[in-house]
Amino acid sequence: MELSERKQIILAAVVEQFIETGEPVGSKGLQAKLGISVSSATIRNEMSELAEMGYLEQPHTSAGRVPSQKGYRYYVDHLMNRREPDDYQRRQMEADISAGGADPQRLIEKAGEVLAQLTNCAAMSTMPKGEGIFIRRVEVVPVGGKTCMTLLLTSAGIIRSRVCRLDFELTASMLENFYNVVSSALIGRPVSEVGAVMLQTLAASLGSEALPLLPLIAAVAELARDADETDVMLEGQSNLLNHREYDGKVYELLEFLNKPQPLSHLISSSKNDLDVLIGKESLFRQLEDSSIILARYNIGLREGGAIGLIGPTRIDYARIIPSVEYLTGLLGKLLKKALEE
Amino acid sequence: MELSERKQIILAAVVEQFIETGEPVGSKGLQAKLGISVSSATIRNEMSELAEMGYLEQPHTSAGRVPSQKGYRYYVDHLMNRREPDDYQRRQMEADISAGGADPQRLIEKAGEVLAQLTNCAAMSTMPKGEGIFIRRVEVVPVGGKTCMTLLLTSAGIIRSRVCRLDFELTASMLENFYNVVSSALIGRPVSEVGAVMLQTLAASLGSEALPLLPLIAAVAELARDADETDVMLEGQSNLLNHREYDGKVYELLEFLNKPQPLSHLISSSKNDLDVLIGKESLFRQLEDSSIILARYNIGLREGGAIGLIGPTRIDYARIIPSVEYLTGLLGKLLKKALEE
DNA sequence: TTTAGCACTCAAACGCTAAGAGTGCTAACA
DNA sequence: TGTTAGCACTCTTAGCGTTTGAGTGCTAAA
Repeated sequence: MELSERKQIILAAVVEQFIETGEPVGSKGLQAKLGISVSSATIRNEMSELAEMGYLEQPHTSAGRVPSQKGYRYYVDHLMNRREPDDYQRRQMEADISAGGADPQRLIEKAGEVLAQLTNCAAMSTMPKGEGIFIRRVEVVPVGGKTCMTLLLTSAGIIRSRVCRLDFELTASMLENFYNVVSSALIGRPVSEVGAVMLQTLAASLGSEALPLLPLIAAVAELARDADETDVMLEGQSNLLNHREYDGKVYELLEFLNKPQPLSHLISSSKNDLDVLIGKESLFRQLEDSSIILARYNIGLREGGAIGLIGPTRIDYARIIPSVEYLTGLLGKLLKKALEE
Repeated sequence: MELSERKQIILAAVVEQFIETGEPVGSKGLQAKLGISVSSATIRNEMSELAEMGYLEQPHTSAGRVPSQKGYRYYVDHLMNRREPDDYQRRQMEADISAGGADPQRLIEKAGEVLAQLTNCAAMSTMPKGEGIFIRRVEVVPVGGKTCMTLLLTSAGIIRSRVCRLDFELTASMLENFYNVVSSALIGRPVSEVGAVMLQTLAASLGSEALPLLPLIAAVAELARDADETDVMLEGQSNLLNHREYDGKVYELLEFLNKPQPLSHLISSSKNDLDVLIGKESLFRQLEDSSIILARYNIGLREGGAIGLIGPTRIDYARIIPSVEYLTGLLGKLLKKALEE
């Protein structure tokens, strides 16, 4: 798929102009924009060919051209002139993220907020996930009578808790027994390993006392499963209302974003450091007018989670992609400091 | 402010008709709706008087009448014919709320979801708050090196956690010392009491070891403050997009709802079992086209939190108010079961 | 290969008219 | 005195033809 140099220049200009104004761009306007010494008719011919090749589209006969999905793709892959965030912006990001203190959950949430605000789009972020996350602590706190609360703390700083009801009152010795077994069996183990098999072993080593404590074991298992789930935090949804390309379609999109499964599927299905999904590339009908920029962060050498954003396909890729990349680095650095120092 | 019986009937009919259709209602339509044997001209006269008295408004000369804020108020206070949820709906609500298990946080969140879905509006809910909530447990978990994680668990089942960094490595004996002092000083105390004074006492009883542990103490204090804060969970924001009265104004409203302070202020400023704020009654400019229905739930005899909803002033008060009331009772019952059995 | 010129297309804006819903007033009526 | 029929008047909304203007595609000449 080779494009002549002039075609590349023109395609880039169309994409950038359209991103800037949101209006279809015509040959005359382009001629003015480009310093290039070539007539509008020539540009017209080139654009016509680009349209034939599928890089540009026409809303209707007498309108200008608009980049197609393929056009955006080519732009992002080959033409885009990255605009890195400057020193001031970097410092600003760091300050905003750190504002909530060193708590990991907070940091990640803040990163999403910053991204949303930076881009005027919806942003998402997930907690760290994967093999490197292990169980740091399990607690059972009686809260009166037959009820108790189970807590699970992971090495990523995730806390999960659940109320659990038993058929009897928990005695101190039972609790101790449970602690000993659970601690030796679970602590230090990767969260993702806590499955049905491990729980059977656990129940076995609890011996005769296993049966009554089963609800507790089940609760811990649920907590582990919960902690292992990628749950996606969403920020700045209302920003999407500002984009006129979504007029009348916002509701459908927001409904879609508020279901947890599709987003988390999207996130876990991409393993690259940075992914840009344009329009239908995401394979979700509800996102066919949207682009997604998704980046993973690492904590030290360990794999972390992801942050990303969702906006109209007409998005300022050249500015935003570098910012997202910078943010992942920053977030990884701050998380490492918070968790491992 | 006495209204003749006929005026009352007419006002109620106008309100109900407008709530149903969203169109300004005219004298002729009303005549058909009411079985009443009276001509449209008479109705016209009555409506004209109601308009003069401030209960109705006219969008423009040649349109029908629309209830004013005062009109809604009178309707809700005197005319409304409550429609209680039937058995099926009650069972449905109970099933939906309980679906997530017995965890208090979950229950409350679910109650919000149910409310949002039930009303096609945005719903909010808050955790229990007040004097009755005390500290159940404080934990410090070393997570490697000089970093540790502080946990605070309240009697309402709220968990707060934060990462805390020290200037040195925590030894077992220091930890034990800290535990002993903190446990005896804080556990069983109301969350709201943990202020600066108490912390000074605490620091004093830690003796010579106080200074290096100060960050820990501060962290616990922060957690307590955090747990005492009414933080508002919001559900079903996108439902608001379905109401045409918000066309073009949704963004402002959503922005407003996503700031935590105003909502929590709204909630804490009303202490009744049930509050209905219509239009400007809420005193927030951003809510002048909205109504708020806010209800408190109790856990047993103790005061709990609140659930509520935000929607256009044109809302089906007669159906929704009873549902909200039923929901608070239900939620209180389920929470009590989860926390105190 | 490039460019100027020109006819052609189509959406958006504009102005006008007609329709329809609803009011307010007046005068008659019970 | 309260109620009603009748009617003129108001104002919005929808529909329709026209105009405008941006932009294209084609052709012929440089």
